[in-house]
Amino acid sequence: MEEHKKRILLVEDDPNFGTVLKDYLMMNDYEVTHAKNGMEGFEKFKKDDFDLCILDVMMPYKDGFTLAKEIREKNTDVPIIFLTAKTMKEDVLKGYKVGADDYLNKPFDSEVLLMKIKAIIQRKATETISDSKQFEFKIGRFDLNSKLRFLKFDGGDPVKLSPKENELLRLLALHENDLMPRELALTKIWRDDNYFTSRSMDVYIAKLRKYLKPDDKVEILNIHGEGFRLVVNS
Amino acid sequence: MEEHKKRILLVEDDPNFGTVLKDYLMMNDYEVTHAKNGMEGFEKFKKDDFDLCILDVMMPYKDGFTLAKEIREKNTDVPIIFLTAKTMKEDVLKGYKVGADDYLNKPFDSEVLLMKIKAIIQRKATETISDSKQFEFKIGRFDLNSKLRFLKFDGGDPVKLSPKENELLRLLALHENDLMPRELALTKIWRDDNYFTSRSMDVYIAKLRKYLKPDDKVEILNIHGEGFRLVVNS
DNA sequence: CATTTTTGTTAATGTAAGGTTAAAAGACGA
DNA sequence: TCGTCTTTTAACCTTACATTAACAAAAATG
Repeated sequence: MEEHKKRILLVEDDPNFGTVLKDYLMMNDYEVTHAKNGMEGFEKFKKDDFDLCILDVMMPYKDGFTLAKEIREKNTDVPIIFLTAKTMKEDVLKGYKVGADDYLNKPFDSEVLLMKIKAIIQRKATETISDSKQFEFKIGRFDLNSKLRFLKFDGGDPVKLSPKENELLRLLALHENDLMPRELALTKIWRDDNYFTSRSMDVYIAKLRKYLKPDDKVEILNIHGEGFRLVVNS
Repeated sequence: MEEHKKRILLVEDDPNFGTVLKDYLMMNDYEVTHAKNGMEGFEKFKKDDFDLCILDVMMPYKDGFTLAKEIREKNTDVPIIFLTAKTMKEDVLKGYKVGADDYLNKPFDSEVLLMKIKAIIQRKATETISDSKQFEFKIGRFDLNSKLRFLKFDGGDPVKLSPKENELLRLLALHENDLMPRELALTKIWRDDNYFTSRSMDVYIAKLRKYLKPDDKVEILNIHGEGFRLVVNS
């Protein structure tokens, strides 16, 4: 049934603890890549596809949060678990802001970690058959390449999109002709849903509308109180 | 923006702690139903739709796990967070087995709880993939798309519906040719049944009748003192 | 039949959400 | 540190919505 072992990227600077944890996870049928610091962690992340990242927060050179941010830029979906020192509540909150899926206070119980890993991986598996793979869209007479972040009209000169512009347009494109709930964009892109992020999103909608003006068959409609809808009229 | 506040079922037997927590959550813009034990919790769960359940593990009459199992039988999707006593690792593991989404050791930090709630609710939101079936209705020569909130006559130009118009028409459509009790609409849509909401509903019925005028085979009949009936004559 | 209750309908009002532009604040590399 | 790009916040305006009031018409009540 199971095609391949789940791959975990473990970034932990303490060599003893790291090795023990790695062995423990491998004993439990995970394929583990162990990086000794944030730098190395990011290098390894770029080289491979992982099903889960476990990041220590406190590390020399590059801490877990910075690493998480870099990882998130490459991949918005991969689950991240932070290992934080006990009592460091700030770390926990900061972790969630960066888009963590969970955290564990050190020292933690290994069985609990295992449960969390299982729960998270299973959860992600049921989530939309990774829309993460889709980066190129045809939107009316436009071509959106959301990996390189540009938008071309009629194959002409590409317009550069900022990260947020890009992600928002991509989300809209993924839901073409359908509702793209406000909440979805806010939680996925802004990672927070409040008055200000919501207004910020409206600003970006205005920007996108400007970009899309050249093709009058393409428009972004609002569904009051729900979200937006990218429609391509024929 | 406010689509509607997220609803939380809080089941906690300690009256002091429960009340404080409830108030805290309400201050943070959640709608909270507080049950004092497992029994009551299940009763309340059956009566309403919740976006999240927070269950204390240790409770008289019916503990959190048993309650969670019952809830899972009714609803496989609603997120559950357990509140467990510190150090009770067994509880944590058991919780995950019952299908918990997360747990918190008591005493916990309220901000952390808030983050977890946010994270879990938004996670569920992204999982919920649109099953368009539930949202599309044929009413005589009309097509109602209650997800995108529009009503089309003979495939012509769609008329936009407001949220209340939409929900009301959808409820009527779900009961096509049958009685749609006043009380049902008021409790489901207005979440309150009093003179004013009732009058408000009448106003919406008038609006819907206007929209439906183009097809003289479609009408909304009143059943005095009972409710309304959407009929499609052949 | 007179009276009360419920419903039909239109219009007015107040509030919230969204559209848009510009300025302020952050982020980041040179 | 400066300049540039990006994002957020502010401001102002428009539109969308829901509620309430007001008055008319049916339906029930007795």
